[in-house]
Amino acid sequence: MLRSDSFIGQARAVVADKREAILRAAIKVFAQKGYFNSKVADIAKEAGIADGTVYLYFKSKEEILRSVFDRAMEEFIAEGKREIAEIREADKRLRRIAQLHLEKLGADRDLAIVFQVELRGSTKFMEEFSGGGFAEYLEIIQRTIQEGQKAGVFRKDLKPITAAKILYGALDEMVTNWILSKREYPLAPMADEVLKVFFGGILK
Amino acid sequence: MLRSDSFIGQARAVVADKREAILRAAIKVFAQKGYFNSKVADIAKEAGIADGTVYLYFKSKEEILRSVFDRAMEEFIAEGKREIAEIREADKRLRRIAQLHLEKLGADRDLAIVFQVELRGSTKFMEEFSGGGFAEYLEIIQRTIQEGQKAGVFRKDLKPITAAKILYGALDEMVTNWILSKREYPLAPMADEVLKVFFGGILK
Amino acid sequence: MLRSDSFIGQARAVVADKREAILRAAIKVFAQKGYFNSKVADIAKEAGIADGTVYLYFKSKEEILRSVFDRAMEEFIAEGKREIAEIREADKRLRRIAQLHLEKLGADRDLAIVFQVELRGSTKFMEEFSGGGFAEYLEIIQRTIQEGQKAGVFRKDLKPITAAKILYGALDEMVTNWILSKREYPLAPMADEVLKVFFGGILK
Amino acid sequence: MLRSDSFIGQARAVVADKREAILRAAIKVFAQKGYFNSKVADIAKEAGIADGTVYLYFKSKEEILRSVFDRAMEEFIAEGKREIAEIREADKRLRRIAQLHLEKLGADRDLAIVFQVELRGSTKFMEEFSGGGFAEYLEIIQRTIQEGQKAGVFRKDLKPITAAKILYGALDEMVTNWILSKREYPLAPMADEVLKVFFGGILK
DNA sequence: AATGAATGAGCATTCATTCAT
DNA sequence: TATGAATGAATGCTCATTCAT
Repeated sequence: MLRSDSFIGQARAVVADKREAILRAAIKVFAQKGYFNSKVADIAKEAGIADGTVYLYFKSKEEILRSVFDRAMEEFIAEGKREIAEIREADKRLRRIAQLHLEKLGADRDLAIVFQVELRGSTKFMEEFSGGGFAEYLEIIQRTIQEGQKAGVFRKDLKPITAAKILYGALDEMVTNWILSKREYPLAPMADEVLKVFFGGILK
Repeated sequence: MLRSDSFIGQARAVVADKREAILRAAIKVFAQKGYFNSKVADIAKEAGIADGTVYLYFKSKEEILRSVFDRAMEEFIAEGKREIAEIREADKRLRRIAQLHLEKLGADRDLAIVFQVELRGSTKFMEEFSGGGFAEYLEIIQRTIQEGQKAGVFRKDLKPITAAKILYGALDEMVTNWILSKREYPLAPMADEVLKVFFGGILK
Repeated sequence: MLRSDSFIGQARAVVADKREAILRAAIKVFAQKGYFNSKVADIAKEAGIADGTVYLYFKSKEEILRSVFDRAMEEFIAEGKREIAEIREADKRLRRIAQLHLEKLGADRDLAIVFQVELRGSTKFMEEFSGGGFAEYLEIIQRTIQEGQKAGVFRKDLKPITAAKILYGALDEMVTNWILSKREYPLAPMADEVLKVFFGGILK
Repeated sequence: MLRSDSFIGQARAVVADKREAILRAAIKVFAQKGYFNSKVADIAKEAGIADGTVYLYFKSKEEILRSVFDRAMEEFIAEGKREIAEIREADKRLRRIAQLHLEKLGADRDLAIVFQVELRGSTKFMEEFSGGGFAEYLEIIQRTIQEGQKAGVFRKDLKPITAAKILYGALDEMVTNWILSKREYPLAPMADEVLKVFFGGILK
C-alpha cells in the first residue's frame, strides 16, 4: 500500500476510533444511568474528550442512542445471516439463532442493558425499532419456522409469525432476567433451555 | 355500611377519587408521551386539577409512576390468585393465568403501554419491578409448573423457573407487539396460541 | 366599583406590574450592554425576580425586545396623533411633532439607546421596524408636509416623502448624538434648531 | 519600483490579498446575517479559507468588524478630502460631499448595510465610531459650513455643528431607507433632493 | 384542600479560539 | 503559512417542586 493510501486510511481510522469511543462511552453511561438521566457531558468525560467534540461526530444526544442501536443491530443481523446460510435444517437453524442471540448480548452486558431497557424507554424508539432491524430479525425467525413446516419438521397448525414471537419473547426474557439478576451466570446456555420447551413443549 | 356513608367516609372517598383521577390521567399521559417527556402539568391538566394539587396526593412525579405500577400489579395479582384458587389442574391454571394476563392488559391499552414501555425505561424501575410484584407474579407461574410436574402433567426435565420465564416472556412479547401494531386486534385470544406452543412444542 | 371588580382589577394590575417591571429592566440592561450581550438572567436580576419568571410573561428574549419597541412606539404614536389633531397649520404641526420626538426620547435615555442603537442591531428588526410603527410615523410627517404644500405654506417642488425622511433623519441624528455625547444637555431644544434649517434652509 | 516586484513584495501582496478577501467575505456575511449571527466559520468559508486561517490575519471576530469600518472610513475620508481640496465655494463643496456620501454607499450595498445597521448594533461600536472616523467626517462638514458663513454664502444664525449633524442625519436616513427598501433605485441622486431642502428650506 | 404564580437548578448545544501537524 | 479537529465556556429555556393565599 502506498503512502497516500495509508495516510488517508489512518485519518479514517482516527475518525472511526473517536466515533467508536463515543459510542462505547455512551453505551456504558446509558446502561448505568439510563438515557434520560445521562448527560452528554457524562459521555464526553467517559470517552475522554471535551463536551463539544461529541457534536463533531453526532448531531445530537438522540442520534447517539439511535447509532448505538443501528450499529449493533446491523452487525448482529449480518453475522446471523452469515452463520445461518450454512445451516440446512430448520431446527438447527433456529438453535443457532437462539444461541447467537444470547451469545451476543451475553458478551456485552452494557449493550444488553441499553437494548433491553433503554431502547424501550420511549414509544418513539420502539416504533423505529419495530420498523427497523427488529422487524427484519423477527422475519428471519418466522421464515425459518415456515421452512421447517414445509419440510415437515415443525407442526403445521401454528402461525409462523406467532411462533416466532413466542421464541423471541422467551429469549428476550432470558436476557432481561440476566441483566437484572444479582447473580452472575453465563447467558448463552439458556438458549438450549428455551429450545427444549419451544421444540418439545412442557407437557409430558 | 355506616362508615362509608359518614362524613369522614365521604371525605375519604373524595380523596381516593382524586388520587384515582390523577393516576388515570398519568397513565394516559405517560402512554402518550412517555414518562420523561410528560410534564406534571400535563397530568394535572388531564386530571382537571391545578398543578400544585398533584403534590397533595403524590410526593413526586416518580411516585406517580411507581403508584401506577403498584396499584395495577396488586390488583392483577389479587384477582389472579382468586381465580386460580378455584382451579385444580396445573395446565388449566396456567391457561387461566395466561388468559388473565392478556385480558387485563388487552382491556386497557394505555396501561399496557406504560407497563410494556415506560416501566422499562429505566434500570431503576426495572430493578424495583423485579423485586416487587413482578417477582411474585413469576413465582406464581413457577409454582404452578412445579405442581404440574409433581402431578405428572408436565415434563420433569425442565427447571420450573426457566419454564416460567419462557411463558412470561412469550406472553409479554404478545403484548408488546399488540401495542406497537398498527392493526387493531383482540389481544386475549393470543393466550391460546402461546399455550399451544408452550404445552406441545413446535416439533411434529 | 364592586369588590369583585377591584379584586380582578388588582390581579390584572399585579400581572401588568410584573410585565412592566421586566420591560423596564430589559430596557435598562439592553441599553447598558446591548441586546446580544444581555443575559436573560441579567434582566431577571434587574427586575428582582427569578430567571424562570421572565418566561411566564414573555415567550423569549427576542419577544422582550419586540415588546419594548411595540409598547413605546404605540404610546408615542397615540400621543402624537392626539396632540397633532388640535393643530391646524402644517408648519406648527411639524414643529410639534419634532418637539415630541425629542421630548419623548430625551426623557428616557435608556429607552432612547435601545431605540437608536439596539433596534438597528439586526436587519430583521429593522425590517419589522420599517414595516411597523416606523412606517406609520413617517407617513404622518409626510402627510403633514403634503397638506402644507396644498395650503401654500410649503414649496411644491419637493417630494413630501423625501422631505419627511430628511426631517426624520435630522431628528434621529440629534438623538443619536445626544446619546453618544459625554456632555449632558437637554435634547428637546434641538427640535427648533432642526426646524430652523428645515424650514428656511441654510442659504442666506 | 523594484521592491514591489521582489519576492518579499509579492509575499506582502499575497498577505494583503488574503486580508482583503476576509474583509470582503465578512462584509458580505455580516450584511446577510448580522454581526452576532455570523459565525467566523461562515466568513472563512465565504473567503475560501480554513477557519483557523482567519486568526492569522485578525485577532478576533470583533477586530474584523472594526477593520471593515476603519478601512472603509479611511478610504472614504481620503477620497473626500482629495476631491474637496479642489473646490472653492462652500455650497459646491457641500454638494460634492453629499454626492460622494451616497455614491460610495450606493455602490456597495453590503458595505452600506454593515455601516447603517451592524455598526450601530452595539453602543460600544457607536462610541468608537463616534470617536473615530465619524467625528472627523462630521468635522469636515462643519468646517465647510463655517467657511460658507464666513464667506457670506450661508446664514450666520446657525450653529455649524448642528447644521452639519442635520445634513449628515438626512443623508444617513436616505441610505437607511435605500437599504430597507424593496424597490431598487439609485441612491446618489437623492443627494440633490436633500440639498434642495438643506439649502433652501421647505417654506415657500 | 386547592390553587397557580414563582422559583432556580439543570442541560443540550453552539461557536470563538487554539494548536498540533 | 495553512489547516481543521478539538476545546470548553457560555446561556436560553424547561419544568419539578414549593408556598402564599
